[in-house]
Amino acid sequence: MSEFTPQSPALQALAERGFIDAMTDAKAIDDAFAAGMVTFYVGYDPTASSLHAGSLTCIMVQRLLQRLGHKPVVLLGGGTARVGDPTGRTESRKMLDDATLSANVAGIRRNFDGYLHFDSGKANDAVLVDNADWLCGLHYLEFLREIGSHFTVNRMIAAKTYRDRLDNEQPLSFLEFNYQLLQAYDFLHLYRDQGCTMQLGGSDQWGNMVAGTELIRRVIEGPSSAQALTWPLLLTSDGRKMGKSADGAVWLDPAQCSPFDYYQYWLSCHDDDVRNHLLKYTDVSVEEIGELCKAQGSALREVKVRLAREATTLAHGAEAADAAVRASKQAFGGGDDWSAVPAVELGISSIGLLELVVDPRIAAFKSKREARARIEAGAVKLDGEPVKDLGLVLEASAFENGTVRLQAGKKKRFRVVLGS
RNA sequence: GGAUGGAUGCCCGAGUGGCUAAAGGGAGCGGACUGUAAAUCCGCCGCGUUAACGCUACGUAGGUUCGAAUCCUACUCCAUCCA
Repeated sequence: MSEFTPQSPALQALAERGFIDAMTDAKAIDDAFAAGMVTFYVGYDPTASSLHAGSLTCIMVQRLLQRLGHKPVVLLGGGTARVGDPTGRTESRKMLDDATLSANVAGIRRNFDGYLHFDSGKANDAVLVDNADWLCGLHYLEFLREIGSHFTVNRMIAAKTYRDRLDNEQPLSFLEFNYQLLQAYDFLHLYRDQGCTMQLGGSDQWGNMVAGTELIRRVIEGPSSAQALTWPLLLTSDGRKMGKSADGAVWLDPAQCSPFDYYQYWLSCHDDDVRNHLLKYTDVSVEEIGELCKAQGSALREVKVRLAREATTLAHGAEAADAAVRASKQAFGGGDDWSAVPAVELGISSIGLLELVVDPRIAAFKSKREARARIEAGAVKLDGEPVKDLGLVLEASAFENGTVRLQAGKKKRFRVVLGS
């Protein structure tokens, strides 16, 4: 593969932006992309009601390929989530109940709105499927006969995923052991049902993905062209997983992570991640990214603004992104116009400073004990003024419109609205 | 089934009867510096209180003791070895 130079725009783009780790057959993949529209899929786990920034790599790959004329299939693992992927895990994942799963599937569908087109009438419109639709109706004996006969346990337990568990004498339930078969079956199903010939995913999925291509090769009469391509799973340069902030996951759902906070997440990334993030999480051309990243020192801040604006636009739209840019400049640049900073409406007309800062809607600090220490250290400002009086009580009448600008620590900014 | 070792705070890891809310490191948080970056320095880092006070905490459940993370008993899980 090292000698290989992609000819197709799609594979070139993936390579340029750092989306390639391993491929089943680079030449075949390149040829397929060059020959016309390729239908490809990426699987997502519906373990929460929204995806977070950690899934963004998957989404952006799908977006990139769709923009180049290929057809994305978004596979939600509503069925496999009932089994649990043991990949990279030392213990069993807890199972989710049916009601939660279907709610999650609905929530995740909305995450894709800004990234893929589903109903535009074009041939390469994205398709969203839930493997619960075909897995839940499987008949055990038929499945064993049609699919199970193509797998050997010898081969399966050699896979790293399972090997690790067995080597460590960690329990591996039969249920989990079946995960690979189900994922392979997904690919086969999509191959037959959607003409889907390619599966993409993070490098940790390699084993499961190859299982799919092999299954197809055995089951399909004649030459089949099922391929798999993975991208490297990368941590941010300070070793964190993508999509995690100090407060937890950076959700794509604006109700769970405001556009302002989303923007802040990207803006405050590490210098060394800027280039990589621009390549992977924005539509900015490779050439322009090259230009932008010539910036040195504090000029890099403007590049981060660009990155954060682009990323926020994709997730929440241009309007929300612009508002986030404005709000950030005001809130962090010392301005008074915080109108775009997220507001927290308390619904009461007076509150103690300690209670305020610990309120779950603000959660600037974990406990009153900690809040006290931080306030005494000068971490809290109201309307720009440091406040160290632990006993301070805020009254709605003391502020214009009952609204006060709260800064807590380096990153947290709120407009607190008092009044009932 | 048998033998031995182990289970400590977000993670790693000291600690073998009181001075231990528990060394040290990492992560995290706050402050200074700065570019809302990195590095560095200072501080915090179980919860609640005005407090040197109270509560909760060292796998689980009991017990011994004035007093236990530290001793005893049972149980659970893990590691290594034997069958």
